[in-house]
Amino acid sequence: MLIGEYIHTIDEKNRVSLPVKFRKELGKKIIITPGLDQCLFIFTISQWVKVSKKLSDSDSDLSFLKADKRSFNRFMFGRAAEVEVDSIGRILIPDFLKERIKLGGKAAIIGVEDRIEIWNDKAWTQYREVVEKQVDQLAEKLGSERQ
Amino acid sequence: MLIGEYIHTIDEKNRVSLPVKFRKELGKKIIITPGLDQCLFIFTISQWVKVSKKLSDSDSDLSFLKADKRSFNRFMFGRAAEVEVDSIGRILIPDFLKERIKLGGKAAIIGVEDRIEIWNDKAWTQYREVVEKQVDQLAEKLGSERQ
DNA sequence: AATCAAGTGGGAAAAAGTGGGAAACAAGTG
DNA sequence: CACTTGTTTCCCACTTTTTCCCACTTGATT
Repeated sequence: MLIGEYIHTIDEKNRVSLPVKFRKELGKKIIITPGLDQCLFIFTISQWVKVSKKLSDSDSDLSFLKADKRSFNRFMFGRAAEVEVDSIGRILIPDFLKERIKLGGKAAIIGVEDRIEIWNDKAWTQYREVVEKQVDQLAEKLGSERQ
Repeated sequence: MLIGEYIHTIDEKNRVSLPVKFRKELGKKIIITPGLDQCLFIFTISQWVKVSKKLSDSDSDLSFLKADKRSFNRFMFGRAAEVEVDSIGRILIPDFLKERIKLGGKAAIIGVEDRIEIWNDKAWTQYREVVEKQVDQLAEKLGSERQ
């Protein structure tokens, strides 16, 4: 299972070290795609196969209109890239994906169960803070309902 | 069952000794996550598997299509860490979790039935005092109602 | 007082992450 | 076609962090 948060440098050649804890599970080749909420998704090949099958299966429970689905799939497939992990565990972020999420000097690399996400580190901090407030509020709400 | 309160030092390398009484039950690897009320939760691996299955409710694969699911999973998995217990019973608190609960020189380690909690020792003292006052008030209230 | 167990601290070795040079490759140009 | 220019890939080396191991301290026990 992919869990945890790491802040790594993205260097002048667009390279980023994958955290050691992720390397074994990810293997030597990965799929990197634009993600939702201003981040990139990284899947293992096998996970990608699963995901893409579900996305392209017209009988799936995706209640998308066809046109929407086409657009979404173009977004997911058309801008996906297969990337090799180099001998010391780094990957190369394609330019068009880097620009999409405005990757700068530091990237946040997040394990989310069966995928990894890459964020601009500041965007991640912001996002996290917003979500954490929501979680606190939710917890408080639940707490007050109980009394 | 995990019970009791211990105050241990967190050293310059972010290490904390697990109380001997907890070690056997926790095993060699644990999962540490942000908890509620400014503390960290520590689970055994098997406990974590149970908890995470319940919370992430199994649809998987395409769960990233739903916004609230994404934020929840990022919070749940992205801020968890698998940690090894070293040969003399210490664990390493990841930086991002240490900062989250403002862990300083001393940590309170609390056994709570099937998990452990880690608190900033002062935060723990405060929290406990508040709860104890409530208990006193509750007791008084109960007492006066009887008369 | 000696012994033992639990907790704490710190040095040295190993691993992880980062940066950059040179070879290989590709593309454009006279 | 040879040459220049620019990009990509591969590899090496440096720095920082993490891990491993040993030793000290404290307090309880005999």
